[in-house]
Amino acid sequence: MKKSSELSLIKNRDYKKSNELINAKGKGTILSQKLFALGMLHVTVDETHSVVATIAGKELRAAFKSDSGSLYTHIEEACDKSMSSTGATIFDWQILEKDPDKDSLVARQVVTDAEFKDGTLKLRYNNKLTDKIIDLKTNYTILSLSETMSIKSVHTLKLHEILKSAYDLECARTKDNGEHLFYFHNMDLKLRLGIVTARGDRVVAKELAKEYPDYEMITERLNKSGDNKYVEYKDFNKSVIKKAVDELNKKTNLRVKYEGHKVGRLKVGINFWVSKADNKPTGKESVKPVLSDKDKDAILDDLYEVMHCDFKLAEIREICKHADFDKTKILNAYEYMHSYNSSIDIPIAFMKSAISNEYSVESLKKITKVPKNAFNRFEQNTNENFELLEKQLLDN
DNA sequence: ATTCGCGGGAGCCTAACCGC
DNA sequence: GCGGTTAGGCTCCCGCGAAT
Repeated sequence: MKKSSELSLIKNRDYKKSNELINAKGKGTILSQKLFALGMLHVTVDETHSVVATIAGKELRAAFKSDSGSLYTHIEEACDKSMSSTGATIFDWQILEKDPDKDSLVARQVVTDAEFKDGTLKLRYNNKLTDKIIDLKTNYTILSLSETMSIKSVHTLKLHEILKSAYDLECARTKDNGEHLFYFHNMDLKLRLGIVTARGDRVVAKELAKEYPDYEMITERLNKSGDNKYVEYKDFNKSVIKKAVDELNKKTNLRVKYEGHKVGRLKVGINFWVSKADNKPTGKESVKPVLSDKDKDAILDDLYEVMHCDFKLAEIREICKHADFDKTKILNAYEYMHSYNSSIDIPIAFMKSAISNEYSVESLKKITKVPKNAFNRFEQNTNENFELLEKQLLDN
């Protein structure tokens, strides 16, 4: 077992999440997902081989942009097992895992223990999932903490994880960073998003354990039992997919287009075309929008989430003014600063200079071959792993 | 003619928020 | 802490146009 000091591996704004956790069909609230992301910043392993995540109160506050006292009450309630019946606590985060012995799916509770004391939150994760949470070598997706924290809807959060994990994998497999197409059956998506659950239906659980589940059959069964949600495609599209894709395009680095996938006249699934928003300036983007004070505040808030460990709010405001509130420029410079190998005397001066010269991690790579902290970088796997990953990915 | 997608919108219910 | 308001998740209905 590794020592705890080696396990606190994420110091920057990105965190890893195993694709098994991402693609597990199960329920999770927006709070549990965000707490998971934050928890990844300080992780240890205890004597029972369970992962323990520690989150300081001030991190919670900054991350959830809350100044009122209600946040703590909120988190206390979320950690209260006695309230679990309402379906609103972090203990209600469950994933479905393939049980190798029984040829079926078993539900696992992800967080088994939570303690909120002296302003610090401690989460203990199911020790059966330890190898899916820390020390990930393969089959994981790098997610941006700031992106995760800025997302409002749980559907967007899950869809982002699903599409990013699929996209990164496909990019690495094909060595093509362009646009890729992914197809999901409506029922598959609803299950992955946690909108519908298999509940106690053994037939459904057994079907889902198959390599190519018959989603039509599952849909029919859930329609009969009344457990299906958004029965009509248009409602699913309007209330879930459209909203999530809009938010995703607005707040994350992914660019997503989609269309219903027709069989006959019925739209039984969805095709997603996914690409990455590049820093390549296009003609459209070079026309600078006029920012209102509200826009500026929003940018300031977003940047504070990312940069509050290194800068005070006033300093971030100064940097914003220097960069004319160009968020991309500032983030590039910030990444550059974190990847810079030598020590930095005056961070704010360094940032301003980096912004003026439009330095980024890319420009640093040209100088130093191996940047210490690579952002948004998908680690290359061996070919053998790829075959395995591909199989898991294309199980639809 | 029928069936479906789609946009718009109403309505119900619950959770979250806010002022006191 | 309480009560009123607002927001979000979900379902249903309407009218139009397109596909079958």
